[in-house]
Amino acid sequence: MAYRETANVKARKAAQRDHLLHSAEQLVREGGFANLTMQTLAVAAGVGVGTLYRYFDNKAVLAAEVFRVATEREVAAVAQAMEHAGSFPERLSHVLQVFVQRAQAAPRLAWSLIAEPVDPAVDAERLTYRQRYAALYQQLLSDGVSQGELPIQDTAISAAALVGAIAEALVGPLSDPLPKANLAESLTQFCLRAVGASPAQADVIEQPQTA
Amino acid sequence: MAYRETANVKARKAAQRDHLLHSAEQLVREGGFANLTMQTLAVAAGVGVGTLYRYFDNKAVLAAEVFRVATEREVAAVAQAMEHAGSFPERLSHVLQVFVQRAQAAPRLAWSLIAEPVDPAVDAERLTYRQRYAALYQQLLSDGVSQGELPIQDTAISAAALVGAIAEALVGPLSDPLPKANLAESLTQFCLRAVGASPAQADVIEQPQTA
DNA sequence: TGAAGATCGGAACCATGGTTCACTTTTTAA
DNA sequence: TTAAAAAGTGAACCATGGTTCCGATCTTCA
Repeated sequence: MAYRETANVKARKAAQRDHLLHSAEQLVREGGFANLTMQTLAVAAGVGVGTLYRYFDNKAVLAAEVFRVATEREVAAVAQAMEHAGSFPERLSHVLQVFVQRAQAAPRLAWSLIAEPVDPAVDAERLTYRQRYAALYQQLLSDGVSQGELPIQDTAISAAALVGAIAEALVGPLSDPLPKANLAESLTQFCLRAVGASPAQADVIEQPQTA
Repeated sequence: MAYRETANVKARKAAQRDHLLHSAEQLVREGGFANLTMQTLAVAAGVGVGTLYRYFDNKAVLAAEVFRVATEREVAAVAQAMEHAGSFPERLSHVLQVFVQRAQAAPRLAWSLIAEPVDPAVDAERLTYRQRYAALYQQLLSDGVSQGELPIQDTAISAAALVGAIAEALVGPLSDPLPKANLAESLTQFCLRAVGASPAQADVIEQPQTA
């Protein structure tokens, strides 16, 4: 017996894995999942290709994990935004504001997570997360309905439709040219009405100062 | 001079091309664009692989054309449904009914056209057609606004959001298990409210008789 | 019928990018 | 310092599926 895995080694291994995931996400931020190849990742991370396979079984697993880490962050942000206390319109408006702002801050990543054509393994993750989002919105809708703020409706369908509407408004054709300053407001209007909330003013949207 | 392209030959060529496109669409209906390879298409159409290249420059062109033909049909159906005279709610409701019914009649094709991960050339077509749909809906919305049936709104954003909501509700996670008989109605409610139409009963949905 | 022109066929070819593997280097504990 | 064990390396390998090519077959028209 002359070698044992010390805490030191374990930490280094974990750090390396993190480093690889981080490099991979960086590549995706720059050029989408299409830009994430084992060769380019190896170069970007400063390791040999073989090393990648010491940390991830294969490319699909790696890509799926990158997707998961990034999306988990977004879901968490939305979930947190949803905890915001207040009336239904206030809550939904706040969530949308957070979601849109985050997406617009990293549009390429948003596009990759929401709409980029990716390999089936990653796409499967996408389904999972759309369900996660839908579940979050469905909960919000249930709250609204049980508080009498919203009319009775099939919250599963409404939630899915919300997810689609939000996604398309964000990455859809129109968003390409310019960031659309009024997007968050218009989208909020749309969503509030869609689920039958009274269209009262909800939340002041504070624009982050530019320059 | 001993050979000239006769009308006869020209007709045969066109027929062959149609035949190839038709076979290709059949493959897509069965297993999505993933199922459309040059080899399988050659077998399915009963021709050699080389023949395919006599009619289409390369695979991307072929796939894009299949997509175009199929989607054009759907867009036309929606456009026609939109000509339906009546109040805004009647018109939108009628359009949605047509769209949903067609999609549910060929769910796999709908999935391929709306959501399947496909190669970039085809995906570009998708963008185009989403814009086409959005343009149609935007027109409908403008009509509604100018008739005073809808509140003033950014119709470009509303239209994109509608397209997303409809697509997601159709192919989203929830629709997988069962066809959701109430989908068309719930979705119609959602969309009418979203754009600020009065949620009055619009159109009786006639279910096609099953058995 | 025959010569020119065009299509058909499908095995061979090739490009891309993921995966492997024999070898080197590093780490650990005695 | 040394042996055991693991991690790192990257050129070679391989699988998939698109693309090519040339001989065989079919059409046309004088």
